[in-house]
Amino acid sequence: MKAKITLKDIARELEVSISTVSKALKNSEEISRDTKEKIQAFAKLYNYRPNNIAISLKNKRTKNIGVVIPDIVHHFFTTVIRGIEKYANARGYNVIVCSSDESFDREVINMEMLANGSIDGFIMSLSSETQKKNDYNHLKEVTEQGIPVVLVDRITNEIECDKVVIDDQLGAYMAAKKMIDQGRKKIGIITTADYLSVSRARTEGYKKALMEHGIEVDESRMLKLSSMDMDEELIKDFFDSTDLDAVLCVNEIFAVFSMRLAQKRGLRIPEDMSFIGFTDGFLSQYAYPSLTVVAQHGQKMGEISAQMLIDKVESEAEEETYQTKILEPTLVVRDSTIN
Amino acid sequence: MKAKITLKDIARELEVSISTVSKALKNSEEISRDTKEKIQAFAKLYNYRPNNIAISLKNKRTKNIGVVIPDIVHHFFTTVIRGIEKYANARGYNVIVCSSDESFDREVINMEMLANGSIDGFIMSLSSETQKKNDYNHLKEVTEQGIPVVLVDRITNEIECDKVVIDDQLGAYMAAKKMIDQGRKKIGIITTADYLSVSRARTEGYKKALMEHGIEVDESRMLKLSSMDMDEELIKDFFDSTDLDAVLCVNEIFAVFSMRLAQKRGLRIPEDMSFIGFTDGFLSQYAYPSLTVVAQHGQKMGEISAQMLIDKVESEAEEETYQTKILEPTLVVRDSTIN
DNA sequence: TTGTAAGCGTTATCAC
DNA sequence: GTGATAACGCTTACAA
Repeated sequence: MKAKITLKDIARELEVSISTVSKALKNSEEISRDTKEKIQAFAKLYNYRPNNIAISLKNKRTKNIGVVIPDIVHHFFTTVIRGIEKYANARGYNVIVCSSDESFDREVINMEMLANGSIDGFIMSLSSETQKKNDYNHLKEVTEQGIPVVLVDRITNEIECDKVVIDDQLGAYMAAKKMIDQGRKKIGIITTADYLSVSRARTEGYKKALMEHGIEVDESRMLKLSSMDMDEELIKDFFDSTDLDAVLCVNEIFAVFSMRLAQKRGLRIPEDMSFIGFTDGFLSQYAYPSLTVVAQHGQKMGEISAQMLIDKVESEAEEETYQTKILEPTLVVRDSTIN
Repeated sequence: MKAKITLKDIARELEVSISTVSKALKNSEEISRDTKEKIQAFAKLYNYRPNNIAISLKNKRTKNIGVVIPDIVHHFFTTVIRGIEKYANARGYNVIVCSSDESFDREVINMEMLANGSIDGFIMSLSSETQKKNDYNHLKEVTEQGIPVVLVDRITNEIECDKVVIDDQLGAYMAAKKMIDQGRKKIGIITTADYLSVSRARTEGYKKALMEHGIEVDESRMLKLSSMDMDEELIKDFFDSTDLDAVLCVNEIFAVFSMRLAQKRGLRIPEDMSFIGFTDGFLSQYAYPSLTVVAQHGQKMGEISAQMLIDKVESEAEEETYQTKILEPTLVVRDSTIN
């Protein structure tokens, strides 16, 4: 086992001082050609690599960014992480991923853990519990310490920081409009509790589309599921008690699951009932029929967040200007709606 | 903006020495009750938190573990990460995730980046390119430096280290046997190139089951797709040219995709053709019909890897004993096979 | 051209 | 009971 070699080791072996070694390896003009060559050769031979931790301590920069998301096992967040990682790595940053598991406490713990020097900034998406409690003190503390934060997707107005979202309302609007344009009149929505910022926005967009097209918004056509429960009975009841010819779902799991229940009761998709979901994941792609969705461009969101964060981290300027980047969703038309 | 407070700051404010502060905050016996209380109160008031980086430098322990996987946007790996994260966090470790994107170069770069002090150990799953090249020098270097490595799922015999896998061969065997037991005689397999350790093992298991039950292994019933291409034509040709009543697929995407193609040509599933895939993800669960799969227990694998890694990291012992943990897969029976 | 020393924030050893 | 000092590995201003 050949342990990592340090500047000190090189200095000792070559009988020069540590600073000479340091400078030589940085190709400093100060050092003579001879010495530099000797030191560089030695360093190369022994595969010297500077210790990141020491550099971090010195520079007060870790080149790590902390990502706190509600759930890793979720296609959308996964694409966000991929975008973050891609961009961050290209700029020499590492990504520390922590999942809050939709829990407020875990979100707080993870942030505190990382905020003590481990990272230069945060990219995060709020846990549902946090949005429900509406308690953002952990975020406030972090920003007050001067640690930059970028909120993605699940955001809040309570915190001043950079934000990246897609226009969820527009997405739902586009989806509902699509259905209306295809002659659907009895359009339902399957959504989650209102405290989730994105579901709220999507429900708004849905309502807006109906209203603008002279369709009455009927509460009985709106089913609210508690988060990810996938309560089969509730959906069945919904289908039993409601006359629908189209359903908008706030995520792809709701959509694919409901499609199946619809099929089981003999409905043809899209002829009898058309479906649109959110999140352009594998499920939508490979469902049968394939699902028309509002694509959220998670990877793009990740890249942009990472860019905003790193720019802020590296900017000397002490300006307190924050921006909110709103991306346009895209409708990906597949077989669950008429083309 | 209230910047982070350090021991030095506290010492200055309270007019004591840094070491007194350090000891007081550790509740050392050496320090008088009075001083301790004063210091602790002050620290609490100003929300003192020790700087992780400084501690890392001192202890030569980062409490970070590096995870290098081929792809984050992949349900199986995602569950592995979740398991790692869960276990690691519980033991006070953070998880730095890097995706190699199935690329050898990115795998090498990421490992080098992390190996310079950022992490205490690695958990990794080899990229397909690495398995293809069969080049593991980057792993050798890391282990020679004394950094513990745990390989998960996509492993190699070239490296001596702890390993965690499921018994892929057994999984495929169980799946094929299930089909045989249900009277299927013409069982095909859709797999990937042989250099992927898991696909190879699964193909072996498939063959073994056939042979043990007196069914001839027919190369024409074995389709090899190049990784994740999802080449529709190839699968169609396969179905055209081969007479099959059951198909085993080495992942859920292959399975769900082929099921669709089969359905499109009028085959009933499972009556005319039954399907079994690998990976118990959302796709399998929500496909129509739902897919019978070999569950790989990714989360469990993640937890075990993390446990093995952290145990090794924290063990003083310099013993060079490595173990390979082989988990048993489980067959999750759904509607794509007869019950 | 090379070396010394201070400092990043912490802990541990040893002296007072 | 308290504090000075060295050390972790590196950078850099300042001496020599």
